[in-house]
Amino acid sequence: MSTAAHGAGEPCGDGLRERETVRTGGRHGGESAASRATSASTKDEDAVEAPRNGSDFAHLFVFANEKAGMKKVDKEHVNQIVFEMSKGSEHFKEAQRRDERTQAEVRKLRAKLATTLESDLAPVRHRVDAKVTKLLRERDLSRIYCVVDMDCFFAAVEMRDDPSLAGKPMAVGGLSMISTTNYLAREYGVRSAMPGFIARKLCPELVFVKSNFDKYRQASQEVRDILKKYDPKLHAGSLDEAYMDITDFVDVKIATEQAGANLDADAQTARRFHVAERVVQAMRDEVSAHTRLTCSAGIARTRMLAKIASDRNKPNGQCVVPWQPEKMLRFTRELAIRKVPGIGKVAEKKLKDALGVATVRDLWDKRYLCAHLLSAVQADYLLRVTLCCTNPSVSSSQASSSSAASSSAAAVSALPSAFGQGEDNQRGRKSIGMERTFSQGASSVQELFDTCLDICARLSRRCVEKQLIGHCVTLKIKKSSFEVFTRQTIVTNAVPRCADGTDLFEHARELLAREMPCRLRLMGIKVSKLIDPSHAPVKIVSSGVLHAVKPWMMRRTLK
DNA sequence: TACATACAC
DNA sequence: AATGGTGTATGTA
Repeated sequence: MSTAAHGAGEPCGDGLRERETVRTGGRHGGESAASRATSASTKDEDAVEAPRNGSDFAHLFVFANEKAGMKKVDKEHVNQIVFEMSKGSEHFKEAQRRDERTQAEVRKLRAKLATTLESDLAPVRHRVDAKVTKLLRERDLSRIYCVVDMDCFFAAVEMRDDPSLAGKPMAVGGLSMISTTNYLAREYGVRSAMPGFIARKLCPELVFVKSNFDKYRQASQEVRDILKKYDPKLHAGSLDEAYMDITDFVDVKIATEQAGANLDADAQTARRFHVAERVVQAMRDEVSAHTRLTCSAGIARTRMLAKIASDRNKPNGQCVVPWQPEKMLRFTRELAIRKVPGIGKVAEKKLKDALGVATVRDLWDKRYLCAHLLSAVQADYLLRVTLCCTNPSVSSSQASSSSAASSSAAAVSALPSAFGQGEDNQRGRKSIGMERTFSQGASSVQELFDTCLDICARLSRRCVEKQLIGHCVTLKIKKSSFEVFTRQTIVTNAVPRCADGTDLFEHARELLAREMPCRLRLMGIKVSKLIDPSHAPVKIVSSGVLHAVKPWMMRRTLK
């Protein structure tokens, strides 16, 4: 393990040099044409307006990001179409406003950086170095993880069940939003999270299929049943993903198959990895034989690396991250930071534009600056990433759902156990909510309260089914301008206590009334601060016919 | 505690 | 014409 510490490299240059690097750091160092073009405040400071094209705005869209099967797409063309179809829309304007806010954050970070002195970094160095030592000492590489990710899951299920789709570019979803596409569609730049009407522009012959979640759940369960044989405690991150610890399976296989030669630690690990590779291949073969769906997998000594590797040889492939600490580290350091779970487009932009950090190697080289400029939680997480210390510290061997991703110290350690292990087990859940986008126009006061009641009723039914009640009610609204607000309140008696949602609606109505009048495109209700329902049994009140909003409910509307 | 953001799938 | 739904975590005030 100590080799890893050395493999990690020497602390790089001093703070001043780092600062210089940032300032002169290539094209990410300067304000982009897009930022100038969209920033009212700085507009007239520019004598020349840079020419604008779709690519200048690509960063506004999540789906502009690299995705499996899209290597050879003509990005310029895609960006241009997306831009043409989007510009001027309310959605686009909101995206620009958000972007402007992150630019402001970047400027703040740069300003802080500019006033950072060598003397500021000295104590940081000490702290970080100590932390590195501690992390490496505690690092647990004793397990072998595997992340299985179904290929184009929803699209694959639909194609399996409808042979007429073969050979055609197709998307699951509708004209407003696409949830998945097959690889043929990806060649046109059409992918998940892209609105369907833009996708159709990119690929006029694109076939749309409505989503059938029941089918996907069923298929997902079939896959899971197979995977469980390899890790009974597997952790289903979502319908199309599973986090597994295959150590035990591999060790049993080795014990039964191979004579127990006396091997040193490294040779043993090498053998385990070798077996793991075959085991995972067999497992994937079994999945495709039984479900006619293919999947890809990643194998590594950390969950995070297994997750990243699962994407590498898509579709229908697998990737092993070398087990040798130095090689593992090299793999890690070469990663673009955007590949790191938890670093999305905003964090990527901040790190790149403010600190000149583009890869995990940069993250390591500038770890002192990160520790100085970023929040403690984020700096800690990033440091762990650079050292491959993202495994849960005290085994208990439970994955924490989405938290291979968010995995700050808190998330990496213990979280809920049984997740996806049955309907009834809701332990560990923090909130439950429901939201709905209405296709424009629903804006009369009456309609909005009707909608609110309806959402409350449906949500309450789910809560009652799952035996969930809580003390915090949150109203979420998205205006026609795509701006989002939330309003919340703590209630003394946990809700909902009846399946028709009337008590939940009492509170939601109050929150909504305060925001009236307004034009909305989305409304959502969430119940959080959940409590153990056994302390306050939920009385199931038969809901009967949902009644319309009565005039008395509108009491407070006109203020 | 309230709210806004970011992120994942 | 037209840009989702569900849940978690974090930062800030």
